[in-house]
Amino acid sequence: MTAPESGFRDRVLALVARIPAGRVMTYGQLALLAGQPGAARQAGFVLNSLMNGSALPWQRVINAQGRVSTHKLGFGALQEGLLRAEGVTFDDSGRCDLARLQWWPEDSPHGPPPTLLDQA
DNA sequence: CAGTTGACCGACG
DNA sequence: GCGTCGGCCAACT
Repeated sequence: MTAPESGFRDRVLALVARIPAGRVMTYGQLALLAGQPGAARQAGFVLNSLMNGSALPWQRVINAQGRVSTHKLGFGALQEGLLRAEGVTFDDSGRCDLARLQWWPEDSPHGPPPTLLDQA
């Protein structure tokens, strides 16, 4: 098969591009689906390499705490603003409800967690 | 080739 | 709930 895994980076970007509006994914999740469980830092590194010059919805990628990890970078407020525009609500502490907003691809090899909407 | 760094994560106090 | 420590893996110097 035509060099499928020649880029952990490309794979992460592909996943980010598939995130629907109003939904978010965590770095660890991206790394997990990209085939590198534990490489959450690398997932973040990939997004940093984009430097917001890409058309990808990088704003929909947040950390496992449900909080944007870009505050230290200086454009955290921007990311929250973009997400709010998509319907994402942030807590007073700057946290959003991951249990409700975290999105999983349909063909995830790990299978989407049973979580969420079941109780609704 | 070895050390350092990083848009992280989970555990511990 | 918050701060700190260690672990994780790949890229950068």
